[in-house]
Amino acid sequence: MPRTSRWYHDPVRPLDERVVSFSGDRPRRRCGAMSQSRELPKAYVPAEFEGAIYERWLASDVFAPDGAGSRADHSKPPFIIIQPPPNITGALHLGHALTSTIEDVMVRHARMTGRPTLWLPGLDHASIAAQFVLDRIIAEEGETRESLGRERYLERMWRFINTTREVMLGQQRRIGASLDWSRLRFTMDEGSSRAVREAFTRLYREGLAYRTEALINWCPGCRTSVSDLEVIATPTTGTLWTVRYHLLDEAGTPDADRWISVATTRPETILGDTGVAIHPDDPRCSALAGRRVRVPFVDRDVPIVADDAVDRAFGTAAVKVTPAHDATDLEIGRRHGLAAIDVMADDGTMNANAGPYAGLDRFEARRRILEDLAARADLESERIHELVLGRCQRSNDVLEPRLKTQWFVRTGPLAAMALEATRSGRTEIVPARFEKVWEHWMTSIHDWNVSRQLWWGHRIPAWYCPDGHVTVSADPRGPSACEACARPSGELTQDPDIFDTWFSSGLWPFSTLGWPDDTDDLRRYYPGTVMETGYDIIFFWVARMMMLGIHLAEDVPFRTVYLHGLVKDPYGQRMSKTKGNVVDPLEAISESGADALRFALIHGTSPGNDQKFRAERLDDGRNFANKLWNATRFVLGARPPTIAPDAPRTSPDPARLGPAERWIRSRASAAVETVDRALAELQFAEVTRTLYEAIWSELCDWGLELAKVRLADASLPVAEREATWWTLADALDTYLRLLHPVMPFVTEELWAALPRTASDPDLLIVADWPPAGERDRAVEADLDAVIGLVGALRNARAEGGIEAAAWLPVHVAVPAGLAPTFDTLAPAIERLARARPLIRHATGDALEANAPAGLAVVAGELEARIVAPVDEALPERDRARLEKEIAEAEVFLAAVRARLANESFVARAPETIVSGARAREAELAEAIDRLRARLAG
RNA sequence: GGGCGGUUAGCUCAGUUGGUUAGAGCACAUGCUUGACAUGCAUGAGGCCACUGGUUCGAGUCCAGUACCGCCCA
Repeated sequence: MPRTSRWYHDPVRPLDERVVSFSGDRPRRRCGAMSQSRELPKAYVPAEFEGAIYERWLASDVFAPDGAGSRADHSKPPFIIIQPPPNITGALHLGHALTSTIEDVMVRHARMTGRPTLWLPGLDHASIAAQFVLDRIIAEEGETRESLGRERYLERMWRFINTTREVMLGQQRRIGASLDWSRLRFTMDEGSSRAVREAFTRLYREGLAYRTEALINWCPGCRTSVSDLEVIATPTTGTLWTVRYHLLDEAGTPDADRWISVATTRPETILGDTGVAIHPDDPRCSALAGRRVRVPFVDRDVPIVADDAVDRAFGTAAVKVTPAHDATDLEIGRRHGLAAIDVMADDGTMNANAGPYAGLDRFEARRRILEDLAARADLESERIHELVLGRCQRSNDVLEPRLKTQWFVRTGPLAAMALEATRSGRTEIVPARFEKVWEHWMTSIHDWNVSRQLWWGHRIPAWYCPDGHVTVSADPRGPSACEACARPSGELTQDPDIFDTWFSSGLWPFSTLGWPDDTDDLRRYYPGTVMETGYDIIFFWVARMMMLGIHLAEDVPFRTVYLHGLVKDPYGQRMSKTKGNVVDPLEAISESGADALRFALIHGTSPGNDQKFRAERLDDGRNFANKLWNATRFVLGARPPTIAPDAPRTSPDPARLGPAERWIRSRASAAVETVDRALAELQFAEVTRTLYEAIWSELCDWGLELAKVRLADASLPVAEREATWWTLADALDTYLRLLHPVMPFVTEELWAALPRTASDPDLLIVADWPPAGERDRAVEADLDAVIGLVGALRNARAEGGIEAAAWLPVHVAVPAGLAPTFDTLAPAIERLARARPLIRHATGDALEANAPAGLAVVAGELEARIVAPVDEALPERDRARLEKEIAEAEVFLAAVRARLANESFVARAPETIVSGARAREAELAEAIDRLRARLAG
C-alpha cells in the first residue's frame, strides 16, 4: 500500500514536502498517556492539548485501516467513507465542519468496534470555481487568461492551489478529522485523470457518451457552457415587447400596412429569427400560414408556420422563432426546416450574423434595437412582464441558450439503474423523504452536457481529423491514428475542452481506490458504506456517483446516503461571506476548542434538517468538556491510597458494591444501549443528548456525590471503598469511550490519565467500543426514590426559607423494601439534604408519633419531616407549600378518576394502562391524605 | 404551478410504535466561594404543543383541511 499522498501532476512542489503534518498549535508539553498519576490542570484549556493529541494519533498511524497502530479486525466488515472532496480553493466553513464531524463520528465509532475503517480524504479541483477565483487574482496583477495563455495559466493555478491546499488540509486536522492521510487524493491526480479518460472512453464505446450540436446553457462571463444544475432560475420583472413583422406581398416586398405582431422579452434575438409561428387553431392561420415576413434589420425573409407548441394565451399568440437561442424555437425550427442562426459571440457580444449590431454587447444591442424599432414604428407596445431568468450559479450572469457542438452523457440508462438501486434498497437514502426528490430528479433528467470551455480540469480525450472523424482514446499519449481514416496522430487535433468537474467527482468513489485497475483497495473498499453530505448537493454528487458507479464499477458506490441539513445563522439565513454572517470554524476552535465546536454541531443536527447556529452554543460544548474534565480530576484525586497509581483497571467486586455503585453501573449500561441505538439510526444529536444527561445529571450530580461520602468513610472496609472507586473509574472509562467519537480530544486526554486494563491500547481512538452491561432495574427504582426524597427535602428547605447552610434533623418513614438501600445511603442522604441527624421510621404513624413539628415532606412513597427551628414565618410558608402541593395533586387525581369513570376506557384500554391508572389513583389519593394530615397536624 | 419541510417555554431544540402530570440547554428569578468544576451548585417561575375539524376509551403524536415561515423543482 502506498503510504505517501499522490500529487504526481504537481509541477511545483516535490513529493517529499507533501507529507501531512499538523500545522496547528505546537504541543507545549508531552501528551500524558504514559503518566497515569500526573495531575490534570484545574481548568479545561483545549488549546493546551488538542494539537499534541492530533500529533499522537498521526504518529501512531491509527487512521488508516492498515496503519501500524490499527487494531482492525479484518474478519469484520469494513466501514468506508470516501470523503466528498471539498473545493481546493475554498476555505472551510461551518458546513464543512459539520460534514467532517458527522463523518468522523461514524468513522471513530466504527474504528472502535474493530471494523477495518477507511475514511479517504480528497480535494476537488472545481474547475469553474477555481478559475473564477484565479481570474480575479491575476486580474489584480494586470493579467488575463488570454494574456497568460493556457500553459502559463495552468502553471499559475498549480502554484495557487499549493497554498490553498495546505489551508484546507490544516483545517480538517484542527477539527480532529481522523482521515487516512496516506490515501489523500486530488481530483487532478494522475489516478483520477486516468479514471476520467478510461470512463469516458468506455461510455463512448457503449454509446453512452456522444457529441452533438445542441442547445446548451452558455455563460458569457465564464465563457463556458454549464450544466442544467448550475442554472439558477431567477424570477425577474422584465419587459414584454410587441414587435411588428411586415408581411411580404407576392412580389416579395414588405407591405408597410400589413404585419404580424410578435411578443418577445429578448429583442436582440430578432436578428437570429428564421420564422414566425402561430397555432394551427388560430383563426388567422388559414390566411397567414405559408406567407412570409421580413425580419427587421437583417432583412431576412422567413415563413410563417403553424405549430401547436405556440402558447395561444401568451402575448399576441404569435411567436418569433429563433432556433439557435431557444429550446422551444429549436423544436419548432426542426419541425419546419428552419435554419438556426447564432447571433452571439462567446463573450456575450453580437457576432457578424447580427448585421448592424455586430460587436455590441447583448444588452446594448437590445437597447439599440428597441430604439430603432421605435423609430420605424415597428415597436407596437411594451409592458411589464414577470419572467424567470437563468443565471449562472458562479458568476450570476444571465445565461444564453446557444447551439453548440459538445459532448454529452446519455443519462437515461444510467438514471434507470440508479433508480433501481434506491427502489430495491441496495442504496438507502436517509432521511427517506429525500427519495421523492431523488425519484423526481432521476425520472426527469436530461442528457448531461460534460464539455466545458475552460482550462483547469481534465482535457476531453477526443481527437478530430481534418475530415471530422472522431477518435476517443484513454491512452494519455492520445491515439496513434484516426480510427476512421487512419490519418496519423500528427494530423489530429485534440478537443480543447475539459470535462465538467462533476464528471471526475462522479468517479470518485472508485477512482480513489485505483479503478480501472483491479487493486486490493478497490476489492476491499468498494462499494463504500456511507455517503454523507448536505442535501443541497444530492444531484451534484450523489446522482453522478450513483449513475457512474453502478455502470462502471458494477455496484452501487455506497449502501447509505446520509443527508444533513444546512448550518444557518441565528436568523435562519444562509451563511455567506457577502452577508457577513459566517462563523469561522477555526476561530470557534481557537476560542472554545474543537470538541466544543463538534459538540455544538452534532447537538444541533438531525437528518435532513437545517440548524440555526449561534456562537453561544459553543459554550455548551466547552462547559460540558469542562464538567467532564473536572469529574475526571475528582476521580483521580479520590483514589484510595491502597490502590497503586498505576494499577491496571479492574472491574469492582460485585459483592462489595452498594446501591449507588450498582446504580452507576446500571445507568452506564443504559447509556451504552441508547448510544448504540442512536448511532445505528444515524441520530447523532441523540448521542450528545444522552451522554450530556448521563454524565452531567446522573454521574456528576448524583453518582459522584453519593460516592464522595463512601470514599471518605474510614469506617468502611477498604475493599468497599476500593470497589466504589473502581466503579467510578469504570463508569468514566465507559463514558469517555462513548463520547470519544463526538469529542475526541478531551476524551483522549482524560482517558490517558485514567487506569487502563492490560488489553487496552495506549490510545482511546483505537480502544474497544464498550459492550452494553447488565441493567439493574430494582436498584434504578430505589435510587429514583432516594433522589426524589433528596429533591423534595431540598425543595421544602428552599421554599421554607431555611438557611442553605443549616443542618436540620430529618425524620423519614421508609417502606420496608427500601430500608436497606436507605440505610446504606443514609450518610450520603444526610450530606445531600443537609439532614443531621437523619432518623428512619418504619411507618408514617411512627414518624407522626415520634418526630417533632417541622416541615412536612412527601416524596412518592416516602414521607419525611424536617425539624425546623421555630420561627413565626415558617408555619405560614409551609402551609402555603403544602396547599400548593395538594392542589396540584388534586388536579391529577381528578383527571385519573375521570378516566377511570369512563366505562369505555376501562373496557377498551389495555390492562396495563388501566391498572397503571388505578395504581396512580391510589398513590395520589394516599399522597393527598398524607399532605392533608400534615397540614392539619 | 408541483413537491418537501417547519410551526412545542423568551431563544434553540427533544419528544420512540398514540397511553400516567409535555422535557432539556440557554436566558430569567432566588439562594450558595458546600474540598472536582462559578466553564460551577441548589431551588424556582415559565407551555391553548399554529389553527379548525375528524379517527380513538385516549391525540403534541394518526388523518383531512387552513394559516404563516423556509427550501427544492418547473
